[in-house]
Amino acid sequence: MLDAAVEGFARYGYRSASMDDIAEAAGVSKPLVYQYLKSKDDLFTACIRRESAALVAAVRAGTEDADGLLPADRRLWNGLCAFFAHTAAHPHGWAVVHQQARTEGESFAREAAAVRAEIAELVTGLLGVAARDAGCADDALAEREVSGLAHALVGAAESLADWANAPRQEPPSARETAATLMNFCWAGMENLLKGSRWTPAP
Amino acid sequence: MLDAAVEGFARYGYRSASMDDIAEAAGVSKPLVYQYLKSKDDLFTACIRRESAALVAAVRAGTEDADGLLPADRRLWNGLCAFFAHTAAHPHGWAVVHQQARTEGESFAREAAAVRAEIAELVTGLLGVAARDAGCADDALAEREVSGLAHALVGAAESLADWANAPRQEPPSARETAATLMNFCWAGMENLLKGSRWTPAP
Amino acid sequence: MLDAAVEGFARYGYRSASMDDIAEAAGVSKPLVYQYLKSKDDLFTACIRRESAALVAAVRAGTEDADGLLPADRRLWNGLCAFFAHTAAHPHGWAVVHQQARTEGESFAREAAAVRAEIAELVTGLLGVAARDAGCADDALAEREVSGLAHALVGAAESLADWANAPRQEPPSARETAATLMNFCWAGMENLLKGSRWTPAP
Amino acid sequence: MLDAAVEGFARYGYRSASMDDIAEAAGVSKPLVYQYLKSKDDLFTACIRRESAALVAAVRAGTEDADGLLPADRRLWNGLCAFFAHTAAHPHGWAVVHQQARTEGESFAREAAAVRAEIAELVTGLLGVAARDAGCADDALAEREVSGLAHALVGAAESLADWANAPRQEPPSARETAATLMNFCWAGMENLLKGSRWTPAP
DNA sequence: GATGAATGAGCCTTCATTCAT
DNA sequence: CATGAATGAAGGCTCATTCAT
Repeated sequence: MLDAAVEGFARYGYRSASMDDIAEAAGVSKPLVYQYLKSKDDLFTACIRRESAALVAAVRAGTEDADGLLPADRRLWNGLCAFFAHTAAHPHGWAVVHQQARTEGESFAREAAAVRAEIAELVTGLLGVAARDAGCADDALAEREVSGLAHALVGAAESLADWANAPRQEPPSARETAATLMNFCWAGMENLLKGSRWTPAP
Repeated sequence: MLDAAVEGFARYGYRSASMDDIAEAAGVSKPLVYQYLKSKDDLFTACIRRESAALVAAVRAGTEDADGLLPADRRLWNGLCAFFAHTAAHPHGWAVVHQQARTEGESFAREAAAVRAEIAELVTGLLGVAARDAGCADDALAEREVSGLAHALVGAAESLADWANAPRQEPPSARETAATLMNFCWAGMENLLKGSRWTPAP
Repeated sequence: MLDAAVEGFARYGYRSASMDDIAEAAGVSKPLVYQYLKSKDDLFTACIRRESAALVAAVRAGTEDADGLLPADRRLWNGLCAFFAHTAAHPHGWAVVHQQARTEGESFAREAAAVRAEIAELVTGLLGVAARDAGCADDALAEREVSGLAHALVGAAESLADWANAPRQEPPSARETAATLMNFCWAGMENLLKGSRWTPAP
Repeated sequence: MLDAAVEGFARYGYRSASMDDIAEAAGVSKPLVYQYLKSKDDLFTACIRRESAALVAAVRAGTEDADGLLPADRRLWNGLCAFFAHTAAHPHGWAVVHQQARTEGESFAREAAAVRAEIAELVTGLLGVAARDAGCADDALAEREVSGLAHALVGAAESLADWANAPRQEPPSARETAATLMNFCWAGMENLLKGSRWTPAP
């Protein structure tokens, strides 16, 4: 039943998707929907939660390093691959979390922001690992700057997910997309960890 | 009058913002709104157009290089400064273009996509300049990869705009945010132009 | 200006014809309309009155017999010719009086009923003349029956007016239509004046 | 529920009758009306159809002659009795079909015209029977003239229906009204079938 | 005097939500 | 338990009507 709701919300938005249509698409009757979830609000929240959890779980699984053997960039790349693979496989869920949840009221937006924060924290953690591996001082980067970098990375990834999912003859694979993003950002990350910064030409 | 509409749409979304509320917020009566713009659709489109144009104009002005003296990275940084300054100064307009327009119907989404494409093209142009300045072969980067990089950059910028606008004690200045983003991405760009790539560790 | 109003009301009905459209069709601005006639109600009433008066005048002129020389049937025929000629020449006015005025509220309907009554009275008068000419007793026909006959004649005439105005290759002339109606009704009238009645076969 | 709609439309016209009022008069809520009939248009059409069908059925039943024993004038009289009885019993339905349907838009007018045509055809058929019974040649009357006579009869009947329904101390019975109409028209019909015509006095 | 600009009121329609079955 | 039937509340849009210019 949530599947139908997710598809409906993704396709038409929270307001434009009607409970009638969702119930019909789910093949059940409207009062049944209200028995499981008290209101449209709750239904939407449930959708967001389910899709968020699935996405975060996929990315987390991708970045995992059970044996402690992988370098940070490899783990980041794995996580990105998982991210792009998941968003490609679940476009409706991705649309709900990434687009719809952010546009309809504070409370939903908070849910979406939490996802972002969670993924950003994953990235932050990996940067910390990279820093340790590179032997940097813990305070080479200000906390705020790390936060900014993480958000930049997340945003770039989100944008590339949409770009990769756009209809095309040969859509790029998750690994290609992830490689593009690593090329885009990793050199800068390494530079920063080494203390080398870009500054505007004089 | 558009101001009120932009604020309403930004705050509540296209569907949830009611014409009554918009008119009241504008200090006029509903029929007057309909005299200027024939329908809610048209009103929303007008909002998108106005805010899009303002944003694109700001960024374009930032990247301009009348005397042909500036290096590409400086121009990009200027553009980013302009972008972050504009989104910080017009958060509602930014929300309309970046969030609302993309979630309610194909036709609005096309308007929003056009903005993205326009900015991505600006960035692409700057990459071309950078490539020329660095004496690279024209085909050092595949067209698709350039497109991906541009979208990654735009996405990172969008994400940082939201991040920078989030309520905080000392919000970062546009220049700080732009510097963070340059640090994030410019090293990778330069590497790519030099033919150096990131590849997953074996 | 009334012309435009009559056409508008005839074409779209009292409610559906908008003051904007009428004013535009008349080539003047709306406030000017309100200066001449205080409200839409008054405008409609004015239309009804003008068209009614024209129609009644035409028919009355037709039935007139200045020299007292014409027999009643001839005068009736003349009146019918005038009637069909007028309705054919002023279809919009006819539509306003005959159709629109009767469908929108009591007060307008009364105006329309007055026209009917006036014409019915004309007919009644002619029947009286015919009776006198035929040497009948004044009370050969009950008053109520005369009224019924007059309304039947008026209704038949109204119906034939619509029938004659319907789009056709060779629309019948007013004289043909009038002849059809005389054939239809005059024999019965004469019979009645002579005291001969139709009765259901046993 | 249609009853309330018919009454509302009859009293105020299609445009002026509001769905709120109709729903309230029906003792139900507005959305319920929309569950049964998709729009005001459809509701009005349904009213027209129902009332038309009832009227036509009543008249057709009246003119029927199962055993083939009745003369044409008797059948016509029976039909007229049925007609006047029905219009007297269902004044609102009669108003909808006869007045309102003809004044609001082509599509409704077509429905009303179809009813008229159907009744006119009934009458035409009876004239044919009368002609056969009287031993007339089939072409004694031109087709157009027959059509005109039928419309005249229908119009006279419609007019008398309104006349008979007008508020009065002793309203005439359907049989009286039908007799008045037969007196009005049948002698002329017979004359025409015999080839005798009214012509304007020289 | 004539008009562009403005509005209060109302109508058709829809939707999230709940009972009675 | 699951559902068809029903509704209160609102939203987009239009129109007759009036001022300030």
